[in-house]
Order: sequence, then C-alpha cells, then structure tokens
Amino acid sequence: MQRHVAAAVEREDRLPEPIRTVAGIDVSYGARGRATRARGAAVLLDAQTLEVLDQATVECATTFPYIPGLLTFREAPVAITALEALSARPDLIVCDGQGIAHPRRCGVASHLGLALDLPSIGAAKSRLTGFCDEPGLARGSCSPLLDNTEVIGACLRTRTGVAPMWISIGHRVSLASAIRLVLQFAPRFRMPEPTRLADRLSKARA
DNA sequence: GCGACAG
DNA sequence: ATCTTGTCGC
Repeated sequence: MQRHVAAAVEREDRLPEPIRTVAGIDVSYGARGRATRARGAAVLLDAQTLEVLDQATVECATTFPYIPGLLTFREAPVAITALEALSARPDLIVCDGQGIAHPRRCGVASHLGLALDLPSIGAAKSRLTGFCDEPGLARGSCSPLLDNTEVIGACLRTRTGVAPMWISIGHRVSLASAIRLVLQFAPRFRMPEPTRLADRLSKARA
C-alpha cells in the first residue's frame, strides 16, 4: 500500500504563489487509565509573519503501535482530524517525520500530503533511513541524504551549532523549496514554527 | 543471527 | 513518543 501511495507522490513544486498560510501537525500520547490516548494538534500560521491564525486539538484512542516505517498508521488518522478542525485549509503542511526519506518512499508527510491533497514537507528530528555527510556547523548548511545513488532528502542545520533536521519532500514541494521553506519557518529555533507549536500544543494540559 | 529503527 | 534530575551553554 505504501509503494502504491509513493507512486502517486509528486516531487516537483505545485503550490500556490505566494504561500499565504502553513499548518503544522503533531501527535502526543498519554496513558488514560488502561488505554493510551492520542492527542493531535494542528496550528495554522501566516507563512510570511509566522503569526498564529488558528489552532485545534483532537483526542482519541490509540489504534496502532509505533513501528519504524509504519508511523503513518499510528499518527495520520489523528493528524487529519486535527487539521480538518481548523477554520481554513492551509496552503502547505509541515509534518514531524519523514516524507520520501523512507524505505518505501512513503513517510507520514508524503502520506498526509496525498491523503489531504495538500503540498507537504517532512521535517524530522532524526533519521529513519539513508546516509549523508555531517553538514557544516552554520545555520543553512546542508548535505544530501542518500539511499545508494538516490537523493531522498537533506540533513539541514536550522540553527548554528545545534543538531540538524532531516528534511524531505512530502508531496508537491521540491527538495530545494522544502529546504528554503524550512529555513524561512525556523528563524530562531531548531524546529520550524509550525511543528514546534503543534508539538507544544499537543503536549499542553487540556 | 544481529543491528538499525521517523514518533 | 514518555519518564526523570541535573547540567551545560548562550
């Protein structure tokens, strides 16, 4: 199924110009009695000023375990519900996880982009698959993430001297644009604002 | 058989 | 992802 979805993923830019809004999505977990509950959060921001325009959270039972390579089946259902609870559809989504930098080229960012028919970017805090050289220490330095000879993403330093982020095409956004946009969305912290705020919101006490 | 392994 | 205390650097 993932290979089928991967075949439909678009790796070239096909997004509005200018990009007006961007949404970040993330999911956190917590024990509620016996079962683990999942809470999804979506935050809508102005893509230029990074001002928060809207935010939403949803909560539900966890239905799938964490298995490397199958994160989509654990998080996507909650993430989609949270995104649809926003007052408007964004021009672009940023996800906490890989896009095509995945064994079958179908990480959660790609799967979500295709399912929602929205441009998407994968911005992960660690590597799932592939290899690359260590990027330079300066903000903006990056090195290609390779699986054999195929470029599947980039290791990008969003903050000088701080651990890099792992960026990949989600859907309808080229790798070059994904890198540029993540730098635009992360002017101050390691994580881009959309996912940083969604992460914080998903963990905030109800 | 062993190690790696988004969140 | 979650839990948990101190520690290091800007």
